[in-house]
Amino acid sequence: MNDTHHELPILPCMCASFRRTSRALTQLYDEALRPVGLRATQFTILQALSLAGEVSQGGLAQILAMDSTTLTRTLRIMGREGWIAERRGGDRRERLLRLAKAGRHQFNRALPSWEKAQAQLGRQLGDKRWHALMKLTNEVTTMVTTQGGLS
Amino acid sequence: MNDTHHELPILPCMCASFRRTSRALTQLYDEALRPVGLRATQFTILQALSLAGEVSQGGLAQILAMDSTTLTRTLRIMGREGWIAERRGGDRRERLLRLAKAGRHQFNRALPSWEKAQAQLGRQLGDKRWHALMKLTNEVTTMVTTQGGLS
DNA sequence: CCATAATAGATGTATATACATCTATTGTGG
DNA sequence: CCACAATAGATGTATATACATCTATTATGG
Repeated sequence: MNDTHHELPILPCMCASFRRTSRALTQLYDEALRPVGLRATQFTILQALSLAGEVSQGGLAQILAMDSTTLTRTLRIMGREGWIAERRGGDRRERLLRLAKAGRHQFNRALPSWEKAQAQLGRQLGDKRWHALMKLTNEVTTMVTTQGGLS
Repeated sequence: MNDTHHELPILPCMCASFRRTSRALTQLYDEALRPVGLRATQFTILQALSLAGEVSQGGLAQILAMDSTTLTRTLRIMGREGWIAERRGGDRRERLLRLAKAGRHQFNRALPSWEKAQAQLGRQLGDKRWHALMKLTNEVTTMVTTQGGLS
């Protein structure tokens, strides 16, 4: 047993605290999804498309509170795998994205692993804290993106 | 006013939810720290070193729940700026890190901007949610890093 | 003491992420 | 209709992040 098991220090910075938890969670979900050949971030995009149907790249970026140009390359990677289909919109600057058949298949294939990670975490947290966290994280995102950002 | 102001959809995935909030918060803090020439992530490292004193690279990684090899390059960047000092430990594989004088100066210079971001967010959230979030994020990190990971 | 296992970082590689800037397209005022 | 502003993405660049693998060092069993 390693004696250098320091207590996890509390970081006074909300941003640092969130980033740290995100890293921990990402490792948990990545590990769960690794056998399926997906990263947590990629699973998230498949799930978002599954829920949203057809959306523009900018629309997807807004859903994920992420810079839309970041998606250019992420989507290129997932496009290589044949998971994402796209077409030009009426506004021909837009790329309208949706799950391709292979993407829906990959998403369904990954669902059990994702649910296992969710359930494990849910058991440890309990319903109360789980729902509190879901609510609070969404409130913070809404606050920050509607006030700070340019909507 | 743009009519495509979709409500922020709730992401059912805890990992996705945390990552999204982290992105939003990072943008808020990055913007606050930009005039000082620091990124939120770099501020976090300065702050962690300020709080922890001298620590090994691995120790710092544990504090931040991050892979220790990730720090190799991040610290190299900050070392270039003269913010981080290091020396070999008794165990000569270890790099013992601490704030250099320029690092402490830069940290102090950044503190007001950081406090402004913290305060703005704190006002919007209110004490109750602020403290709930701090507590919950730390609990999740502890859970995930002690159970899932290899401590 | 020595062979071998374990550990701390360094390096190669891939993805995630944002911002500044550029291009193509669309909207708008005259 | 046309000049010009605004918008959607694409591209260049820099950092953040993890994992697999490698090297140097330390610990350990015999």
